[in-house]
This record gives sequence, C-alpha cells and structure tokens, in this order.
Amino acid sequence: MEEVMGFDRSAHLINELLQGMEFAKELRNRIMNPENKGCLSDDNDDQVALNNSLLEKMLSSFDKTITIAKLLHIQLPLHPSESPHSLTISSPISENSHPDDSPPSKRRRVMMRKWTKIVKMSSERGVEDGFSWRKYGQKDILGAKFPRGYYRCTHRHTKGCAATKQVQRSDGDESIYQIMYRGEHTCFQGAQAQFDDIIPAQMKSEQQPPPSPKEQEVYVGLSPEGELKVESEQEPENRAQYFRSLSFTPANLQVVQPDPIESYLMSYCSDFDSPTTSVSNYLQVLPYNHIGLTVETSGTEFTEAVSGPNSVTNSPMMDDFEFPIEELLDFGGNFSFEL
DNA sequence: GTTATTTGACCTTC
DNA sequence: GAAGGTCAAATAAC
Repeated sequence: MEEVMGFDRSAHLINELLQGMEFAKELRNRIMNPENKGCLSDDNDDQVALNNSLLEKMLSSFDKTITIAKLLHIQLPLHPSESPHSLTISSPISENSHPDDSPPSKRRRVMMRKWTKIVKMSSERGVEDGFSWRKYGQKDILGAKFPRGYYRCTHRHTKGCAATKQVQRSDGDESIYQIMYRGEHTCFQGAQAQFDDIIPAQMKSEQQPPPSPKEQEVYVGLSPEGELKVESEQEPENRAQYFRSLSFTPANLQVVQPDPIESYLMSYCSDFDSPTTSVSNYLQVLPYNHIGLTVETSGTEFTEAVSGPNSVTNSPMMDDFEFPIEELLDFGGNFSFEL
C-alpha cells in the first residue's frame, strides 16, 4: 500500500493550504488592525504593496495545493486490478458495467452515489462522520478476513434518508477500516447542526447537492456538506459558490499537528454510478476534527474516467483561480482539524 | 418500553 | 449456484 507516498503528498497539500491561510490571517490582521502593524509610519503605497505581496503568496500557496492535488489524482490506478490501494476500489465491476439500455429495475442499486473512504481507527465504531447510523447487517465476504458491516442512516424510516455505508476491516492492517458510503443523506438536519460550527452563515442559505463536475479545470472550495474540495471540474456558477465558501477558516484556524500514524485518512472515492466520465478530487474536511484526502471518480468505466481529459498535466489553473479576499475576511469562526 | 444489534433467511445480480 | 446486499425476527442494552 502506497500510504507513505500518499501521505507525503497529502501532507504537502495540507501544508500549502495552511501556509496560504497563514498569509490570509496576516493580511486580515493588516487590514483589520492597521495600527498594530506600524502602518502609521508607512505610506499607503507600502501598505498596498505589502498587502498585494501577501495576496500573491496566498494565491501561490493555493496554486501549489491544486498542483499537488493533481499529482495525487495522476497517481490513481488505471484499473482496479492495478490498484496498489487494494482496499480502495472494492466496488464490484458489475455495478459499473450496466449498459445504458438496462431496464430500470436492473439499475436500482446503481443509481445511488457511492464513494469510499479508508480510515485508520482502533475500532469499527471509532469513526464519526456527523451522521447517525444503524447497523442492519453483517456478512462474511469471500476472501476477507473480517466480516463486512452494513449500516444505514438512523433516519431512514422517519425521514426517508437512503444513505448507507459499509465498513470493512482491512486484512493487512487491522486498524484500518474501509468505509464505503452509498447514497446521500436527505435527513440533513442531524448533520446540519454539527456543520453549523464550520460553515459560515452565508453558506447555510446556499446549501445544495454537490454539482456534477465537468471537465478540465481544478478548483478548491468547501462543499455544502462541509468538505473542502479540490475539484478537477466544476460548473462556473458552482465554482463561484465553492470559492466563496473557501473563506471558511483562515483567520482563526487552529492547527493540530498531524499524527500520520493515528489519524491519517486517505480516502479514495469511487462513483461508478454516474453516466458521465467526470472526475473530481476531494480534500475532505470531516466533522469531528478529521481531514482526509478523498478522490472521487465517476464514470461508467473506471479506466476511462482516470485516463480521459482529467489526467491533468498543464491546466491553466491560475487563470481560473479566483479568491474573493473580501469574503475570506468575513468569516471568523474557529475550525480545527488534524491530519 | 424503546432503541440498537445480531443473525439466519431471503433477494438480487452475475 | 455463488456472492453480496437487505430484511426482519430475536435478542441485548439502556
């Protein structure tokens, strides 16, 4: 398992984000408290130059972040059978391979959004993701040392929430659990209360299901679900939304030094259900102080999904990377996470 | 008494 | 028929 390599890049990615946020904090302090920065003795031109310099550093950090995210994406296996992350691609091919003309009844399960996360925890119940789950089954899986647990949202009957997840303990490292999520929560109230701490008020009125990504470009932003996303593709209007939401933390970010052994989360998301071939990379900020790198792919054919236009190399990210600093400065909430 | 978990049976898909 | 996924009755926990 190439966890070390993945961690290195993930750590670089996070470090770049944190560096950018430090620049943002400094810029905010300069703007909000000019008297504390000795600006009374500086002329306005110097102040503007310094602020511009900080802004350029922020943009550079986020640029690097996106580049690292792209590198992570490029390292995706071309086919499940070639995956070094043997646990990360567990979805049976049969679920991806329904032809478009399949009867609806045959595609019932396939229509649900699906993604996978790998976590290193001491117990199956050690992972909190902000939702409440009820176990409804357990099954021995062929070739697997440990049984697979089946969970569905507690609000399935009361609110009709169709979200489910499967928890599979790794054969190799018993402290690693693969969690495969299927479907999206429609019971959002439960999680909403917990996201309140990390989603700026401005975001709350804008929440909507994550859009279907398109092609070619990579963007960073916070999804309505509270996920900091590095999107390879995004509709422009949603891109604006995500960038606006990128303003969520910098001023009062609390950084918990990462412990790569205990809390590193590397997530590999597979969405085999979409008929599109789009790919998105998610840097996922989970509630409960976890952060994981999640790569979500969507497509009817996995190889096609990762080897198509999304095997990015030289996309003009800076040309498209906009950062509304005025909104960045608006948000003053606390947010802490660990790697 | 209510809610959550366990587990064998059944269903779906290939 | 095999394997994975879900249901639902029985059981446990609170």
